Order: sequence, then structure tokens, then C-alpha cells
Amino acid sequence: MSNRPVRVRFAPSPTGGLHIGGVRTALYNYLLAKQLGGKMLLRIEDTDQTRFVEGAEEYIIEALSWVGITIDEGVGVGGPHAPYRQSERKAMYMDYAMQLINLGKAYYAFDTPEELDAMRQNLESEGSAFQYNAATRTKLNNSLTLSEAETKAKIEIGTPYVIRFKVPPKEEIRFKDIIRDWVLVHSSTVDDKVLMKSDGMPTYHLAHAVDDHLMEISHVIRGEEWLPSAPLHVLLYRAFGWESTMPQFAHLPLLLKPEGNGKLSKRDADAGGFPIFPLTWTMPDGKQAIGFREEGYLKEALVNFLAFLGWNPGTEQEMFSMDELITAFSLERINKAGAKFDIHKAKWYNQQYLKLSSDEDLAKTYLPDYELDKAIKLTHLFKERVTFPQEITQETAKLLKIPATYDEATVASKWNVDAKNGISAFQHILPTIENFVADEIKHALSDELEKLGIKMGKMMQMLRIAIMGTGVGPDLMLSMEIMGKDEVKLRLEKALFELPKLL
RNA sequence: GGUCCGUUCGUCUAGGGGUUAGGACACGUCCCUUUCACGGAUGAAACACGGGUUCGAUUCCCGUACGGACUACCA
Repeated sequence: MSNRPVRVRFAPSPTGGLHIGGVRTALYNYLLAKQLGGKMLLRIEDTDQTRFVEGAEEYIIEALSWVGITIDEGVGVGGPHAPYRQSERKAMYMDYAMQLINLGKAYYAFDTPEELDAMRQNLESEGSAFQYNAATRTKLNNSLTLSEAETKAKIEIGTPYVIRFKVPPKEEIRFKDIIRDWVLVHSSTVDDKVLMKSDGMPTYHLAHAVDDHLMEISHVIRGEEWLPSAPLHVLLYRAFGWESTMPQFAHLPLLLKPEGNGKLSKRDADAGGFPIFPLTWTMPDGKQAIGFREEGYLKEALVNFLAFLGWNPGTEQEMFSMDELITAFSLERINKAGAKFDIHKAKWYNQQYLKLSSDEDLAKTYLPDYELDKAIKLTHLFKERVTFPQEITQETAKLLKIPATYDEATVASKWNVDAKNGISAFQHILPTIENFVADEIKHALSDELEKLGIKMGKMMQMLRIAIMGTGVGPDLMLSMEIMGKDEVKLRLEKALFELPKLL
């Protein structure tokens, strides 16, 4: 059971944009597969036709590929167990369900959704919950209470039915979860879940168990929301006689709201001003939910951040490339408790990875309209000051525009005789600076100021205002170098004309 | 309500019967600096509570509290 080849799967439903928690689940699956030389499968669980959303599958594939999760087998790439879309495997699930019926481990049920709802509501008003199980199934409308002939007749005339699993009574279900260790549940608390729906489609429970078995999945790594139904799944494996090859389970801690309590939702993301989808997702109604990619997150940063939400290597290393994650990862080091989603850390990672990116690469993609040399200089100027790469574009645009206004508060406090004389002096010597580069500009300026007895600190702030309009920004000398002598001359003239008017 | 899972700084977490309970993000202060940022240094900041077990419990056990997930012919 544990020495089988490692085969894991990510099995999302195509119901919309891929939640960031799903990306983490896929990532953990991928890390384990790569580390152990196994295979990563992508299976699309589209058994609920009512929730199917056009484009979701393509989106999932693109999202995984963007973060660097490569699929060895599955939708989009094919493989020996094709098809990998459950809707295309529809016919076989009924065969498996029939197997259980013939074994007496499943039965037909004719109760209508309305009848069941009514019973639920009734019991709920009394403070208890309805369960379709050993205690109630003998009183309900199913093949256990009907005669064989009656059942047959009902089916023949087309009465809608479902197939339910007959949970064995009085059994301790014990299974080992890699993250939570042994979990013990009594079979009396698990319901006779529907296996086949009346539309002929299997439910998740049947479909995933059958597929995981057929696809020889070795580890089921999924969210904690599946933990309560895991006992049912174990029972299913037993009923089919597949227990010896049952996958190992690992139920991942949930991603929680940044503040307050509960599962992380789209709402929280909107409220917190951060994305919840890896890529921008366009909803059927045309509304868009921005993605991490479009927001400016680098995939390396997202992956590193996500990997650390619920897992850590046990060392003090914070930065991990995908390859490093693959070697360091282990299911045993995953936490049990849910992790609050704090976007601050993601931004920090982004900044770190941005600093690590090459100036040239960034320049080419974020400043494509500039001559490469200049673009590289600009990138260098801004790279370490911003969180997102597109800010390089924005900051560049600001830098290269002659200031329309000047920061009045700073002008009010810094404009003095020294500043005025210093700026004028700088304007005068400007033509004499042959090689207009940062170092030369700085030397020329400080030499001149020394002659005049003006301290550099007395006028630098005002010089910055004169050139840039604002009191804060990147290295001024470098900025001037990039904009060029003529531009600086122009700005000084304008400033000397405008600034006195502000007093 | 029932079942299951969980609980170390504000957040992500390390650790684990005897520790000054460690790191990272965020925050404060200082240094660097023409400003801001980066970087460096530094500070504040945590074992939910109550019982056991033990020479000793944050660590093991049991309760309680709190939180979460699930409780669909959704996944």
C-alpha cells in the first residue's frame, strides 16, 4: 500500500475561478509527486451539470500552468486512464453502483427531494437532524422496504430514483490521516449517501472513489472540508473490496479569513482589497474578479507564500524556489490548524522576488517603449522601491513628466535663501557639466555649493521639489541623469519661475 | 442540535517534559542616506482555561471554553 508508485491528483470542479486555496491544494499535490518521482494528474469533476461554468476548465489549466504546476496525466494532456473528465466517464459509474446493489451494499431510493426536505424541516423544528441511515431507511420509500417486484415496476415505468449506499451498522471506522493521525468514527453517524443521482450522474463520493481506484491514486491530498466524509469513502473502498490499495489520506488545513472567523471567501478578498483567484476571472455575467497575476504578483512569490500557509520546512529559510520546495516538502510537516490569509506576507514575498528579478527582463516587459539602456536604468531606479512590477511603469511615467504642481507644504518649510541661491547656482553650472551622469552632477553641484558656502542639506530637498515636484522619490542625481541635461534645465527654469509664487 | 477537526506573539509559524520559548510578516526606535524606500541593528509582542500524570508541564492525558468544517440527488 505504501510502496506503490506515487500518483496524486488535483480534482477540481469547473464551477468558476479556481479559489486560491485550490491552488495551494494543487501545489502540495504537485510537490509530493515531484519529490517522490510520481505522477500528478488533473481530473475534472463535472458531475454536477447545474453548476458547470463555461470556460472554467480552461481557466484551471491555465492557472496551474502559470504557477508552474505541470500535469503529467489528465485533462489537457491525456494519459492511460483517459478520459479524465468525469462527465465523459458517466457510463461506467452506473456499473460500479450496480455492483454494490448486487452485493446488497447499496439500494434504490424513490423518496423525492420534496419529501426529504419536508422531513428535514420537520425534524429541524424539533431540534434534531434527519439522517438517511440504518435507523430510518426501513421506513422510507426504497428497495429495502418495497418488494423486488414493486421496485422493478417502479423503475420500469420511469420513476426517478437514486442509488444510496447502505452503511453497515455498528462499525468502528478507523483510518489514518497523514496530517491528523488516526481518526475514529462510528458508522451510525454516517448517512446512506446518494451514490447515483436521478439524472444518472454519480455523486462526488462514488465518482472520486471509483476514479481514484482506477487511476491508481496513492495519496488523496485535499481540503479539510472532506474530512467528515472520509469515513464514508473508506466504507466505499471496503464495499468494493479495494481496501488493500486504498490511497493514503491527507486532509489539509483550511485557508481562513484574514480577520474574524471562517473560511476564506471571495467576499473577504474584495473587502481586503486582494485577489482570491490566481488569474483574472470573468464571470458569466461579465463581471471580473482580478487575479494575482494581473494584480502584479510574481508566480514565484505566490507559490512561496502559498506553500508556507500551513507548511514550513522547520528551518529559518523563508525564500524557496519551486525546486527547493520540491526537495524540502513533506506532508508530515503540514499543520493541523487553519491558517489566516494575510496578504501582507504575500506582498513582502513579491517585493523580495521583484528585487531578485533581472533589471533587463523587467525593463523589457514593463518599459518596452523605451530604449533598452534607459529602460534598464529606470528599472534599477525603481525596482527596490516598489511592490509590484507595473509600478515601475507608473513611476517612470511620473518621473518623466514635468511637474505640474509643487508640494506646497515642503516648499513652505524648505524654501529659503540658501535653497534659492543653491538652485540658481546649479542652473548656472549646468551647461558646464560635460558628462551628465549622476556622479559628475553630484560633484559639480557640491563643488559649487562649497564655493558659495551653502550646505548641501540646506537645498537638496528644494532641488528635489524643483525637479520632481514632490519631496520624496528615488535618487535625485540618477533621476537627473536619466532625464538628461536639457530636461533638467527646463525644469529648473520652470521651478525658479513658479516656486516664488507659492510663498 | 449532531459528528469530526483544531487552539504558541496581531498574522504565518519553530520548538517540545527542565529553553532567556526561536524565526518571518506587520508595528516602534535607531543607523545608513539628499527625501522615501531598500538594507542593517534593536524593541514590544505568545504557549486559551481548569484538572490530573510527573521532582518538574507550554509540551503527555482528561475535561471546559472558544474556533472551524461537515451535516444536499454540491463538490
